[in-house]
Parts: sequence; structure tokens; C-alpha cells
Amino acid sequence: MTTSDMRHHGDDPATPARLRRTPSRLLSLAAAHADRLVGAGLATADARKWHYAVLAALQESGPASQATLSRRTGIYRSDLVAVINELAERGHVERAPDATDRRRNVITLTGKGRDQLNHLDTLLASLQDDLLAPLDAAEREQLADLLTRLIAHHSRTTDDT
Amino acid sequence: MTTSDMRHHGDDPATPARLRRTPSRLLSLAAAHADRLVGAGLATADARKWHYAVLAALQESGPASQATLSRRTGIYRSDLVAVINELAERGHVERAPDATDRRRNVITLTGKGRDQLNHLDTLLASLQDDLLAPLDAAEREQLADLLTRLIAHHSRTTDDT
DNA sequence: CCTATTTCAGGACAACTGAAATTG
DNA sequence: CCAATTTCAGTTGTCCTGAAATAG
Repeated sequence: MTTSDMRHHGDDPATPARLRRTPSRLLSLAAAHADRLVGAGLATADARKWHYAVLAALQESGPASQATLSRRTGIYRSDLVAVINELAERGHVERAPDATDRRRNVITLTGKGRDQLNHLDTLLASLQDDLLAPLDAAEREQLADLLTRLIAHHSRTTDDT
Repeated sequence: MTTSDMRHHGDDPATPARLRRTPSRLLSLAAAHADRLVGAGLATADARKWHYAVLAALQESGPASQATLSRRTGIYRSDLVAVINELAERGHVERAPDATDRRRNVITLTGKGRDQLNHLDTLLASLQDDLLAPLDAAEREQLADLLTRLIAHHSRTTDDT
């Protein structure tokens, strides 16, 4: 690797002090790091994070329409179509028209999907552990708490209901 | 706004418990929130975050080549071209060939660029304050510290030097 | 001959918008 | 007639690759 190749991670020593301390930038860098780590890990199981979100939603709340899954997982209605396609191809979910409301598809978790979810659960737990390796248990709690409060505050101040 | 419109922020009440507690997901949500907030704020000053990064780098370390700026800010060499174009259009930087190494452009901060940087400094400070509104001073320190350690650990484990 | 710099062309992917078709 | 659902087409921004042109 030559010195002209882009360094994908970490700061150059001469990164401006203003940038190094900016919380929004720290969040972006940490999130990008986490996304790469989790994305690469899930890829070894032929999955993406949205697959996990949909499988978990189906297991916890039962069969649901795509619109409901979109609200529960945060996946955009447009993008959810492709996610369900991928899960259906792999036999992890089934897509069937809803008899009572024919605008809807009912998405159902299959046995194979439940197996995959179990596998992803253990895989994801170990990936989170890798991610949080530099923090002890109390610090992990702290971080989750602080992030949750940032997000919750935001939901409160932008809630349109 | 109708109930079928995508909710851009915050969780649906029925979000799977597994997702709600996943640290990598909390990081993504918090970072996305921060990006939107900062992006919208900077847009009111006709700027993007990369503009700020370049202006800050130039002010802190003086005129530099594009390759150097790329390393210092984390902007990809390809994408930096467009950023410098935009800053040059606005008169915030000047691009001149380097007499001593004619492969290089020397990018220099103009007086107008310095004014813009000062403006962005105060704007960004208030945006960070909005972002961190739910946290007190000690908690803001905590968060910055925890995130910095996550990032630092990652740089250490992926360092290719 | 090899390396560095700038630039362009573009791919992969996520977040997001708008609208059409169908149904309630 | 209005609202909800699924789907498609397409935009934007970010990260990232490859390669050409120029120069050290």
C-alpha cells in the first residue's frame, strides 16, 4: 500500500482540532465504523441489517403488512419491497395477499427464517461485543443511555402526531 | 400529513425490543439525526460539512495541496475536487498551481473564506448545542469520550502503517 | 521506472421523494 | 372523493475504485 492510497479509517495526525472535538462528527465516525463492522459480519451470513430488522419484527409481533413492517423497522416503504424480495428468495419469509384487505400483502416468518434469525441473534451479539470492546460494562450502559436520550429527545421535538 | 407518510424520525411504538437496544443501531440513528440537524443548519449558510472541514483545515494549518487536505479532512481525493470547486466559486478559497511542485494545486483561504469560517464556527457551535440539548455538561463530556475511544480503538486495530 | 497529484467516470448503497395502480 | 398500500422510477449524498494525464 502506497502513501497516496486513501486511509479508510482514523484521523490523519493533522486533522483540525475543531473537527476532532465536534460531537456530530464523532457520532458519524463511530456510526460509520459500526455499520462497516456489522455489515461485514452479517454479510458472512448472507444477510443485511434490514433483513435482521424484518425477521425480528415478524418474530416479536407476528405476521404483518409491509406498511406495518416499514413503520416498525424504520425501513422506507420503497426500500422494503427489495428487502422482502430478498428474504422471500431465501425462503425466510412468505408474501401472501391479505384476504380481508386486498391492498395488503401479509408477510410471514418461515421456519427457515426463524432459524436464520436465531443465527443472526448470536452473530449480532458477538459483533456488538467487538464494537464495544474498548468499553467496560458500565460504560456500555452509559453510551446506550446517552444515545437513547439523544434520539428520544429528537422524537419528542419532531413528533407529528 | 397523513398517517401513511413515512415518519422520518423516532421509533414506532412496536419497534422490536432487539432493535431498540442494539448499540450499532443507536449509533446509526443518533448519527443520522445529527447529520440532518447539522446539514440543515449549514444549508442556511450555503455550506456543507465538507466546506467547514476544508476551511478549518486551511485556517489551522495554512495553505495546502488537495492531497494534504484530503488526508486531513477525510474527504476522498475524488470528492474533494468538487468541494474545492464550490468553495472557489464562492470566493472562500483560491486554487493556484504550486511553483515548486507543478503536480500540485495550492489551496489558500481568502478573507471571505475566513469570514465564512467564523460564521460557521458560531453556527456550528449552536447546532451542537441543539444536538446535545438533552445532556448536561458532564454527560456531553462522557459521550465525546466514549465515542472517541470507540473510534481510536478502531484506528489502532486497522492501522496499516 | 516508479510514485505522487489532480481529475474524471462511475459503482454500490442508503435515505428519500413522487407518483401510478389498486383497493378500502 | 379521499386515504392507505404496494410498487417503481428516480434523486441525492457518501463512500469508494480505477484509470488517465501530468509531473517529480
